[in-house]
Amino acid sequence: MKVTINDVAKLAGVSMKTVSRVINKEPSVRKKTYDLVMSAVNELNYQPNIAARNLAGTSSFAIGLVYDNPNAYYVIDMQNGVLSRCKDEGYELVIHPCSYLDDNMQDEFKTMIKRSRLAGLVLTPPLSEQQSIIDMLDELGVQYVRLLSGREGDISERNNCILVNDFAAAYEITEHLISLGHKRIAFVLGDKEHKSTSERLAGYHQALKDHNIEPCDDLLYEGSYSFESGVNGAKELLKDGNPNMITAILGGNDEVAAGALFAARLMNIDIPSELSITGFEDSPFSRQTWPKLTTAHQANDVISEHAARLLFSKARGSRKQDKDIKTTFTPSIVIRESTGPAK
Amino acid sequence: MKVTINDVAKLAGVSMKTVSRVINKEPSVRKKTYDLVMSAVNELNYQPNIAARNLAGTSSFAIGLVYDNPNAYYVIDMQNGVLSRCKDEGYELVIHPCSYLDDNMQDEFKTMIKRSRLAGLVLTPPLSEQQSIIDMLDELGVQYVRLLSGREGDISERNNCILVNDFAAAYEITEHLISLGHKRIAFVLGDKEHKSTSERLAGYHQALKDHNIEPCDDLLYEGSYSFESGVNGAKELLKDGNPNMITAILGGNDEVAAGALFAARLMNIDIPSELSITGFEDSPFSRQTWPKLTTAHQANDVISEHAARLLFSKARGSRKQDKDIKTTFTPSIVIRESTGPAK
DNA sequence: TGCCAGAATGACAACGCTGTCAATTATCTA
DNA sequence: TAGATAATTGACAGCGTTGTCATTCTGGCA
Repeated sequence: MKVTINDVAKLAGVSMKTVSRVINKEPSVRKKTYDLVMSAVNELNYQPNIAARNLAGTSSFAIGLVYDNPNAYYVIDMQNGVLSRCKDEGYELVIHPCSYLDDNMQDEFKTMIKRSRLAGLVLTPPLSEQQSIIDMLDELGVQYVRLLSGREGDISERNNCILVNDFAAAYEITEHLISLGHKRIAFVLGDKEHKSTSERLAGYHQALKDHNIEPCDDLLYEGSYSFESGVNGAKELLKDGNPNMITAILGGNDEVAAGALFAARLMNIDIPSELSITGFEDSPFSRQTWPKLTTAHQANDVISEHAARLLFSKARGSRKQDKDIKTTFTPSIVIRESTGPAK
Repeated sequence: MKVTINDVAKLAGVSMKTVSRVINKEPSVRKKTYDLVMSAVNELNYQPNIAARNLAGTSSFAIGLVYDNPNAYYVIDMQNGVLSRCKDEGYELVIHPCSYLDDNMQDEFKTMIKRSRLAGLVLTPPLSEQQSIIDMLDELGVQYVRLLSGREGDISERNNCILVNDFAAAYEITEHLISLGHKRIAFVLGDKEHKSTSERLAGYHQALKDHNIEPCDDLLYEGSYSFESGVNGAKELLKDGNPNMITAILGGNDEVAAGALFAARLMNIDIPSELSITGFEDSPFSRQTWPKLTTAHQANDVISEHAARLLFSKARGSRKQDKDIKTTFTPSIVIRESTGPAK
């Protein structure tokens, strides 16, 4: 019934170890031997047993994806990106959602790592930004790659980081609005614990500055990355008697923007003739709102796939950075119907 | 550094095997011995090595979740439900998205099973409905639990099925619309390969019949479970010159309903005064549309948690069905703002 | 008290693979 | 062509558990 490495070795007329070398793509196996083994592998339809590999080897054949993010679209994209790489490499993916507010999260996390002996971890924001987590992983000697909001050359230890340039994205979005004649541009910010929030804010400020527009704190709403926050933020910013004459709102992400859109509708404000709204990320539902959202496209599946690439390359201990791995991503603006000329 | 079962045994002054018995909750361990071992476990913070357990034991400590569903909310809920159970049981979850249209999906699937020696599988629709998959799993001798659309007593082999009563949900939704005075009720159907589509259609038909309303094929649009399909379906059904006088549309699910809402807006049709729209599932974005959707609440995380429960109980070989496991779920209607009296 | 069934525990060999290091073969140099 | 070096290959011992089966306790009963 079940085919083991020994069966393959016997059929190919080589030692078990040589088969092991072949399936692990180790160097110094003669081409002829390689082919011999491979045909035996195919004939028997041999599948190496992951548990045995994990047990015998120094590192395991599984990596973990750790996230604390309520956004389903984001998580699914992350998973799929990492998964596609895992499949190519013959690894398993252990998913680990967790709440970084939870006190024993860190312990639980540690337990998981010890149990599964993961080859490495992909960390997404905001966990990837937590120093205590990073310290723990360093102490445990676990490989990891961090997905971070930041600009090129931002981080000293950037050789295990994948950066998303939210600064540039926000700059570009803001500039787009300015070019449409907007001057009173509000911003419903995401969770302030997220680095992306401060990066996006910085990009927004820089764009205003470069175009000689005075920033104003009254135009900022400190919210979170949720639909509700978008609703509340927009209501607050647009409420009667607000002297700000807001003509555009940047949503912290697409969900927030969708919430703002929702609030605008409640208040009978027409988009985009009376108010322009923008998002970030270009998640599917930025195309499902009415009108569709102008946003900054961020290919999360591609990004996470590169994170996995980087992790594998590190795990293999390759000195030189693999040329195919891109470590900085800059979202680019997608103009749809939620933005228009300032009234 | 790493604590093994031997360290625990030494500290507790018992054999390795006894420790194994304790951590596996096997019977016939004296209370005193049990406590002794447990305190050693705690003192050393011992974590059994999953790989070794998988290798040595007859079945592994991981289950798989297989899905082919583009709906991120659905998938995340499924994952979280199963995951919460896995955590309690000390199992790992291997996620396996796949496309059931893909030709070599089945092979790939088989490969995964052989590699990981999974203790069992949770199958979601539409894969859970495919006989060829079921046959393969039976042949491979793999435990599985199917999530299926169906009514109580529907399926002979229902001891490894969790049923969602889409018939009842559709009946209730349709009846709600009828009670509001609607008579010309259209239905944008989901993928016809999904059993849920035919079940929902049957529930709709039954409700019409019970209220003496003649069904009419012109009111049906054969679409798929996507936003776009909702848009196209509604456009088609509502287009100028359509003599059907439609006053309400059932969306195949919330996405479809959101699409229909979108289309109505494009056509300047007011919801709900001119047209009522409903969804299924009560996914988060049924609360993010404008107006919010009337839909049928379906707790996918609870459902999938029960699927996992059932799987574990089967894997343990318990004869009698665990009393805590619910195997039939009936979604219940949630009335929001997208439905109103027929004009 | 002595004997015995049954409960509790232990010894030891797998599980299927990889790491280490030794043995063999091929290739190159003078 | 001998000798030396490098490239291949193989033997074997683990990796940390659990399954099997043998052994040692218990407590109950005559």
